[in-house]
Amino acid sequence: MSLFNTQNIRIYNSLSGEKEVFKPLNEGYVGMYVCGPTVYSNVHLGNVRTFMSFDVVFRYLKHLDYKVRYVRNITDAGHLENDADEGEDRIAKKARLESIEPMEVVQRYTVDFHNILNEFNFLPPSIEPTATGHIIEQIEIIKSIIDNGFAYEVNGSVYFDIHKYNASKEYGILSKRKLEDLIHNTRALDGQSDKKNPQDFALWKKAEPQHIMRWPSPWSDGFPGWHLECTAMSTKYLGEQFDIHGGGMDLKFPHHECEIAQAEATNNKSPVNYWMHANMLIMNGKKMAKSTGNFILPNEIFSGDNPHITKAYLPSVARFFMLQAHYRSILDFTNNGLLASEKGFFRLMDAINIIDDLKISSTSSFDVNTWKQKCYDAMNDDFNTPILIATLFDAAKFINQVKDGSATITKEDLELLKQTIETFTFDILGLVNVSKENSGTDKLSGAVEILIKLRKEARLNKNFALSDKIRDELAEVGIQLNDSREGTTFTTS
RNA sequence: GACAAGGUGGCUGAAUGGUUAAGGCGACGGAUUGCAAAUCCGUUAUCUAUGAGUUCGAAUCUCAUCCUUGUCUCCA
Repeated sequence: MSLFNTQNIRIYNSLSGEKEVFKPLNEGYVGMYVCGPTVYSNVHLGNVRTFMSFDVVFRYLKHLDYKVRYVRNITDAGHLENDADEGEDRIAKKARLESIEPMEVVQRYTVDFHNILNEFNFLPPSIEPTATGHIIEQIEIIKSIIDNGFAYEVNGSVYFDIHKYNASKEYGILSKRKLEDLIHNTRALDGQSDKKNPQDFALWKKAEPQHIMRWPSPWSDGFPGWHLECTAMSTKYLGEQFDIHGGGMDLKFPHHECEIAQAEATNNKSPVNYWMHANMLIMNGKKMAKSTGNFILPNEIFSGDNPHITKAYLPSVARFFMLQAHYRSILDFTNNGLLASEKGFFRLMDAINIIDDLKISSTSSFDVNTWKQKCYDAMNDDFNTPILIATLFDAAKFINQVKDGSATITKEDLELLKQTIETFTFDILGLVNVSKENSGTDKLSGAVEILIKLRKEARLNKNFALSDKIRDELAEVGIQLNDSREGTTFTTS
């Protein structure tokens, strides 16, 4: 019997606005698509948060014995710079600025993206397709949409006819917008003569002579529109209908709305059963933006090289910090929050790392099976990682009590506790175990051990002036001595 | 301006109709220590932006007001 038979997941579906029991189209199999990054610059930390949320979803579904195909694309063709102007694409623009080939930009930032995600201990998706590798598929979809009467060609470009679509379908079904409101709110655009209506969006754009990224098509040498790649790649690898589609809240409109319209216009089917949207990351209570300086790059968290943070943080600490908030809540990225999470993270790790040293008793004062189900309940409830972490701390407290002698545990329960806490902490949350102690190099450890020995002798001789001098001066260079009954260890900061 | 999500303790962040509103950090008290730090244990919101309403009962539903974030235009 597979685990998914005993655990019922409920997912908040953006389409319905409610939590729904998750039932995949094919029992035992899950198809999941997440909109990946546009690789024209370093990956945005908020984007990392979104992908982290879905990394945990992926990990949990796999843990429940589902066979998951997780597709996360790389957008290497660039979205249109501005739908209203010549349709310059972000990657081509960046390439010209830096005088390099477009694919060089793509290569550089794809590598950066993968490096950052590796640091954060992400699982690679099952398929990571690129937009430029699926131009043919995108052209085929455009043909179908034209054949079905929902798109029109003007001067070598093809546009999706929103008004025609809305006559028989519902444009705005995901973002709860009404076409009338959109019309009312659309500003007058100048030089916008090709489209029948301002709400229409491009499926294919004819390339200007100077445009570097271009492909032949029945309509012109050009490039695909901004929303098409996700429809093409999700359909190709997951089918006309699949289970979960995820992305950042900012993509809900128009990107995901257009994906639905494109798929409906092609296959006359709603493409996705469960739409999931991760909320935004802000910093110090404000929007994170390069232009205001309220900004941090992911690798600056690891190096500490950013004015908004006071020290370097382990990737797992940052990961723990983000998972302490629910994916549908706005998360405020602050140095104080990181500091608090760092302490909590090490507290959890310390508890896990002493499990093997615990004394076994003939009875348990803790109901491990009930606690284990609480862990599942947390994740089953729309992947509620903050509740899961709180539950893990229940176990951490119990572990410390056993160590203290104020609680007891049997051999069998200890086995179950250890296995469960490690599964949820490392396999599902994707945290990486670390021991704070003896984190220095071998040579440093040897040198500090000598000082610890000297200090111990001084203390035995009640030469506290000397012992405190050793302790304080080590602290000044960032080496913290930790006394306990068992002896003295040290940590470096 | 329109639409969407949200405003919970010193900070962070869960809980969406029903006993004492999770957890982490901090603070305070205790254990430990020669004294500290580290570690461990315990305590810590008569109350959920503001005002009104629905209900036997609301943080949770409704309305209004204020504020924040997002989208509507490139931005994760």
